[in-house]
Amino acid sequence: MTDCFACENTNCLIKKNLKNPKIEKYIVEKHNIKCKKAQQFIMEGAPAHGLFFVRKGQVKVVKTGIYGREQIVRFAHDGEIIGHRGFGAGKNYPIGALAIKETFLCNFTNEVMVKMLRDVPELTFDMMLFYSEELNRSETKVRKFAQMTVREKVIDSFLYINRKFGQSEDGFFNIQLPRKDFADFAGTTEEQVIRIISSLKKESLLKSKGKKIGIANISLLKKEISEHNYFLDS
Amino acid sequence: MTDCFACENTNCLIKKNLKNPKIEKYIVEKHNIKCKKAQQFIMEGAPAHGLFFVRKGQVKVVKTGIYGREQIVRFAHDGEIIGHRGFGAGKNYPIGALAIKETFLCNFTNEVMVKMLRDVPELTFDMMLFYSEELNRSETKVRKFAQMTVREKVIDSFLYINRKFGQSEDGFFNIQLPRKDFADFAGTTEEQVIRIISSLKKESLLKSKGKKIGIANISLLKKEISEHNYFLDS
DNA sequence: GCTTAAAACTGTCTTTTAGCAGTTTTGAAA
DNA sequence: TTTCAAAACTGCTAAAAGACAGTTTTAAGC
Repeated sequence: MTDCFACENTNCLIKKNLKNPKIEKYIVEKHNIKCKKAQQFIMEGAPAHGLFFVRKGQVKVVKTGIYGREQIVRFAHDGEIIGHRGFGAGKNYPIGALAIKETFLCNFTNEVMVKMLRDVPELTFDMMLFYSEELNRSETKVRKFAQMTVREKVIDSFLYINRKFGQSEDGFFNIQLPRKDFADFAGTTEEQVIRIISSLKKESLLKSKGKKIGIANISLLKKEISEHNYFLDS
Repeated sequence: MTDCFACENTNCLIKKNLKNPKIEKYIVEKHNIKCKKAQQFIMEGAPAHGLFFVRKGQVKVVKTGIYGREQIVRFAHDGEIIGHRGFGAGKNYPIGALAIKETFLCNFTNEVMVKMLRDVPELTFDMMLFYSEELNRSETKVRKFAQMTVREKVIDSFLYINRKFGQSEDGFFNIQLPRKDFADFAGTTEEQVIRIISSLKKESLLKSKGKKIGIANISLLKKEISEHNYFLDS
């Protein structure tokens, strides 16, 4: 079993609370899971069997929407929590989750998790703040979806991907996503994404080569949406 | 000062935790506030000075959006929390809040609130679950905004208002909102809301008289959006 | 019961976006 | 290197939604 003490994900809430000796008897209950590329490890609607932490990898969180359309709720990578909403309210996961590339996960069952939270209030407090931040992000996203044009939403998605995963030296994102995924994340169609990519290329704000996409001029791209959107930060 | 022990809001998280004697020294620090109709008690962007609970009344939570458009984030009434996002992440309120009619509020400063949470882990746990549910609702709303038509979003808003505030004997909602507010909540324009109201009246799904709106046929109205939206519940 | 400003409503026009039907390109596997 | 299915792309059309300019109705105060 992987050792939390040796783990490098300092943003992980478990890692942050390791100094508390009470936590030790719970982390030995942790399960390690390895997912291949494209493998789904949370099924939407299935009974919740606990919380996942991404030890290393890339994950997308999806939700089946209206007319069977897929909505990508968020992306996650090292140290982040997945499946935190199968917790509390319902007994079933409201979302699905799948690995974008080979991913290593840590899993705690709901029982272990609840016991741990009851026993380590600092962890509960951190979890509460985590939810609070997620809520912030989500409500900002509601506003974006309610008010941005498709072009703005797509640009915003690129900026999000860039903030989250960054670009490598060749100037392309450190994550490979098909156009359809950008559409499902931005809340539009594949065709619109394609059209917007090509017009952004013409304006030298974006670069792309095959599947790969990268930002060519970040400040100008930000300006495209910041003109009228002063404080959108999620 | 109003007495939490005499309060009837059983859904209030403070009320739920009154059995814990540790909480008593914090609830004496509570402030009572009375708001007139249309009075704003949280300013968007202002430094957060604590958490509010609605003791009695009706509140709308708003956020200034793109091009100065207003987005109504949610409505709240007796027992509900307001301003919980000035907590944790930022020091400023990301939202504004104002009374729809005369409203009585309970207010705890951030310092008192944090001390209370540190001292009463059960309250922190409840707060965590509260945030989790809010997150659920918010993410469902993202999906709605991404995928529903304007007509569906407006109908969905009426159903939400009905679930939350109900109708009185005369068959109209127990809350009076101008068309503009429905538009700001549903993420569309006033004109669209008006058009949709009038077509829903023709179809005998809705009734309205002046400002007042009510649902005439709830099951048929639900059917209008449930056809393709199996599990939208927020 | 008048008066009047605000809110509700209506018709028309324009823009935006989605959907469809195809063609071209890409990149992985034989 | 060739093959071929999937992904990316393009042009066209229809539908949805927003914006504008006005008219009508409402309800609150005199």
